[in-house]
This record gives sequence, C-alpha cells and structure tokens, in this order.
Amino acid sequence: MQLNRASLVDETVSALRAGIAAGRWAVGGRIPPEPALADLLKVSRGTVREAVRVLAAAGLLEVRQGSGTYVRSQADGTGMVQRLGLASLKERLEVRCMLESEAARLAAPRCNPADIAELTGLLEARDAARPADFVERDLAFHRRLVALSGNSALEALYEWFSASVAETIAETRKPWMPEPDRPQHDAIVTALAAHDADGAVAAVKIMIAPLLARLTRALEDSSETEN
Amino acid sequence: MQLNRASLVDETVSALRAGIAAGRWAVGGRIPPEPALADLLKVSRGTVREAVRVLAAAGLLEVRQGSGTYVRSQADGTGMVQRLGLASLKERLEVRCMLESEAARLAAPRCNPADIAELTGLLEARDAARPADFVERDLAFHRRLVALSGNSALEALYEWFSASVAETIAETRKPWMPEPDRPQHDAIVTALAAHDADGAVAAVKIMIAPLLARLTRALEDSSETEN
DNA sequence: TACATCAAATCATCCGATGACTTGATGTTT
DNA sequence: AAACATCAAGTCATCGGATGATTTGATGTA
Repeated sequence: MQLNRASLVDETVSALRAGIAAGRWAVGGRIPPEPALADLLKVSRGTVREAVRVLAAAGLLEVRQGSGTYVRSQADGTGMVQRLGLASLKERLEVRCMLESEAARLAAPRCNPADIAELTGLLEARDAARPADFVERDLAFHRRLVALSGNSALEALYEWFSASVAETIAETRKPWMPEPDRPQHDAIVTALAAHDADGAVAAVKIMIAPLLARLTRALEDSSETEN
Repeated sequence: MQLNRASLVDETVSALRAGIAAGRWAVGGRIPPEPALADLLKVSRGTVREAVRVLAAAGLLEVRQGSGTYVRSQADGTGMVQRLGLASLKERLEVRCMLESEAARLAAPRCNPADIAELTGLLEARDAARPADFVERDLAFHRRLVALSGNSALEALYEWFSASVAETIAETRKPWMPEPDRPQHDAIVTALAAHDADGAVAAVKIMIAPLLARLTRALEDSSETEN
C-alpha cells in the first residue's frame, strides 16, 4: 500500500515540463503530435490531452488546432502559483501592500479629474454600504486605484493577492483586522489629485501598516498555524 | 466566419470558474460529479475532465478519486498567469523593477555581514565571467538579493518576471539593453551593508531606470510589435 | 463497541470514431 | 509568371462507451 501515488496525468505533466525546461523542444517550436506523445509516454491520448491542457493554461504551451502544439515559453507560471499558495499570510499581505503602493506611484502622474471623481464616488459608496457589502465596496475602491496604474500585470497580481489574503482571513475566522477609516483613504485620493507620487505611496503605506503590524503581532501570539 | 471561437473546454473552464467565484459551491464543498457536470453543461465527460484538471492545477479545485471534486479556494491563479503572459514587456519589466527594489527594502534591515560577503562574491564572479555566462551570473546576484528579503512569495514572483523578461528580450533579438555596471551594483550592496533601506531602494531604481527608459524609447520608435 | 465486509459513488484511464481547422501542394485562370 | 481556387494530409476537438481504482458510508458480526 503506497500513499500519494502520482496520477498518470501528473507524471505526464512533469515529463513534458521537464522536456520544455531542458530545451528538448525549442521555444517557438512544435512538440510531437498527441498520438506520438501518447505512444512515447505509454499513456492514452486523453491523458496526454489533459497534461497538455494544464501546461497550456500555465502558459508554457500554445495549442493551435489543425497545426500543432507549440512551446510558448520556458517560464513556469504554475510553479509560481504553487509557491505563492504556500507563502504565509504575512508574506502575501506584504506583497499586496507593495503592489498597491507602487500602483499608487504609477497612478499619480496619470490621474485626471474624472478618475479622482470616480474614486471619491467609490468611497462614498463604501461609507453608505451595509456591513455585509462593506468588504466588497472597499475592495472596489482599491481595485480601481490599482487599475489606474495602467499596468495590467500589476492589476492581475493585485487581484490575486487581495483575493488570497481576504480568503485566508475569512477562513481563519479572524475578523479582527482593523478597518482603515475614511480619512486615510481620502489622503490617498488627495495625493493622487495633486499628482504627488511620493505622497500617494506614503498614504497607502500609512493605511496598510497597521494591518501588517496587527497581523505580525497575532502571529507572534499564536506562534505558528499560519498560511 | 468568426475568429477566435473559444473551445468548449475553455467555455467549461469559464463556467466552472464563474460558479466558484460566485460562491455557487462553497469553499471546502463539493462540486457535482463529472457526469452531472457534463450533462449540465451539455458537453462530454472528457471535456469536463480537461476543464477540471486546469482548475485543479490553478489551485481552485482539488480532485479526490473515489470521493469527489472539492472547491479549495476562490483565488484564481491561472487567470493571473494568463493575464501576466499577455502583459507587455514594458509592464513586466516595470513590475520586475518594483519587486526588486522592494525586496531590497525588506532585505536592508535583515542583512548580516555574511550576506554582504556573499553578494560581493557574486559580483566578483560576475565580473570574471565570459560573455556567454555573464547574464547567468548577473541573474544569480539579483536572485540572491531578492532571496535576502525573506519573503518567498516575492522570490517566486521575481523568478517568474525575470525569466519572462529575459526570454522576451532574447527572442526579440534585441541585445542592446545597456548592462548596468559594477559601481551601480556596488551601490546597492553598500546601502544594504549600512542597513539603509531607502538608499538600497534608490540604488536599485537608479540601476534599472536606464533599462526602462531605453525600452520605452525603443517601443516608441517601433510603434508597436511588443510583448 | 469494535471490527470486518460489502456495495455504491466517484474519479482514472483507455479506446475508437468523427468533426473541425490549418497548411502546404496542386492545378487553373488571368 | 502571378494570383487564385481547390484539395488532401496532418493535427487538434469532441464525443461516447467501457473498465479499473479508490473512497466512503452502510451493513453485519463478534
């Protein structure tokens, strides 16, 4: 009796990933057709398809119907996501804070009055929200702020980290995080309106620092059981 | 004739992801069995399996043979990687710069003499490298620097972005990027040795700024054809 | 109560068949 | 010769069915 026996699909994924990482198939080049891979790896074509689909979702492969399956990149996004998931809550919150403050820096020179008005509107909505909606409304403001940076990679990362952090906090049933108040949010908007990049960065950090400090303290109290 | 018709698997992935994001199936709960999903979405079971496999690889689902498929998380890693891959080179380089400078900020207070010695050693090796090895040695220094931040999430992200940026530059055959010189690297190490967080951040930005500026100018010249 | 056994539910894997799409070759027309 | 239409081969997309492996809760027994 053995535990955790890897599935055939997982092994196929590993084999293909290894081949790609080793440069067995050049970036931009084509990997063998599905039937050939199935024969080579001694698995069925369906198993190969599932493995290829995983690697395509990870960005390593690109499947073109009628043409073949091509190596798109050697940068392994799946590995990154995996490691990200294993990171502790504190680390994830740290990164989220960093992303948001840098987003503010990029957004400051690009903000126009309409953007400022929109952010202010989101803050109004946040204040008017019932407790059940508050977190969602709050997130909407931060999302918009990050979007104003104009950097879509930054936006995608922020999305993931904020969701991940919110989820972990929710599932650990620790609703004790201090909610940043309205003046702190206003300080960010004010700095953005003045195109004051450093001021915006500082405002964001001032807002998030208490959260991080509270979390660090909580972790010291409970010693471990993180993630 | 329509272009880019999404495949059934992609649509199935979207449908499942939407259901998860909407909380249709609770985190920790079970989604319907494969045959039921196939019937519900009007696709074959094989199509459902490929979609589930993608979401499992992304960390949203967890498949347990004999038991069922469970919702593990609502934080979508695959979507993030996808959007990251679509981001332009400039955006990715921007993010990489931000990650490295913030890593320096976190590393500054934690650096001990041994770390400084190691970084210096890596710089020596970098100088001594033949042109073929130079990029690799250079990357080793930066990797070590980020690792000193003590934040594994940051480390994973930096890994991905640096690989992605290097890959894009290599494939566009544009070896014209100005290589930051030794004094600029030394400035970082010096700031770290003095536990000067702001100084380290500034040193990193001074080092990378020319790269970013050069890239921006190149993009303006060639108008488009980015990524 | 504790344990062994069993059956149902569910996922894992394979196989074969048919359709859709891409691509390069071929042949025709201008 | 160049441009265009047609065609066939290669490749992925999707389906349906069949069988095995694993988990899990029910059942029966000591």
